Amino acid sequence: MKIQELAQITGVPTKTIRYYEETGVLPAPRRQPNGYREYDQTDIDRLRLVAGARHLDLSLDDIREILALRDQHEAPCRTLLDRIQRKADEVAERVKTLQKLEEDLRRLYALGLTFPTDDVDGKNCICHLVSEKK
Amino acid sequence: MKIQELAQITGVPTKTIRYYEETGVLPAPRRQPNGYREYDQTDIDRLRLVAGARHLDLSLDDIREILALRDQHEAPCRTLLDRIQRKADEVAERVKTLQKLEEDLRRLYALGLTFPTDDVDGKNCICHLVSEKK
DNA sequence: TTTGACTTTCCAGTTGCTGGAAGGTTTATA
DNA sequence: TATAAACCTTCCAGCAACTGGAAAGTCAAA
Repeated sequence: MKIQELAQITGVPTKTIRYYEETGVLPAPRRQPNGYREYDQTDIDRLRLVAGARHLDLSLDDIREILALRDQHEAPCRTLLDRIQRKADEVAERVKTLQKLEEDLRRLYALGLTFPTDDVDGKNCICHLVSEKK
Repeated sequence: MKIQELAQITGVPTKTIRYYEETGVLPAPRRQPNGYREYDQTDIDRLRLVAGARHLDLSLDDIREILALRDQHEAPCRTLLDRIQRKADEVAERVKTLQKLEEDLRRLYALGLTFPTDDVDGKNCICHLVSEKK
């Protein structure tokens, strides 16, 4: 099958498929006589794994590593589970940070509402609230 | 004062200060006879506002706009408040997405633990769980 | 005088794509 | 048969907000 069909089956844009090839996530496929890329079921499976792992926000580096294991006929399960757990921890951390950020933003907004919105140089400008002080 | 001092006062690396200048967030400062950048209190104030806004994860585009208002002696309060509110909403959205992602990751991890970690081609490999199916 | 801590500019890399140009191929239709 | 639409190819550039490093100039102290 040609690249567009692979793209439709997997939901991954052709641009991205070529990019994955270029960066070693996918192997260079066979070419048709006219130079077009030719894919098969193996490529579908591999790309699905990549897309699934990306959906879990694993990095392409992680994915390359996992695929390399698989290509050496070693089960990447342990590594994959490790990455999943690590990613979950990262995400949890990020959520905490963002929740704190949202809180800050809401608080600042509420405080800003109590200010006049037309005095630039006065102490009442919200800029003073935003300026970081160490 | 020289760039390093400004960096220490504001906590913004010299690299970043030059970058802000290059991208129009900060104006080009006066130069000492030897070509070194020369900063004063105005620059401290401005950079503090930038750093504060960045701390709230506002984009440099937003910040440029806010500073432009201030430079025209208009109070950027209204605009700034708008951006803060919008950003808060964005962050809330992002938190939701990430919480769902973490949930997925934890669930997948738990499920993966029940699998053997050594059969590559068998149906039991966690890869099957990760592969996206449409 | 030489060492070390500054400063300057410029270029490249980060992450994971995405858009577009310029050109070749294939397929469908008029 | 002409031609237009829809593919395909490669290559280059851009996104956001920096960060690192090279090469070279400046300055203060020992």
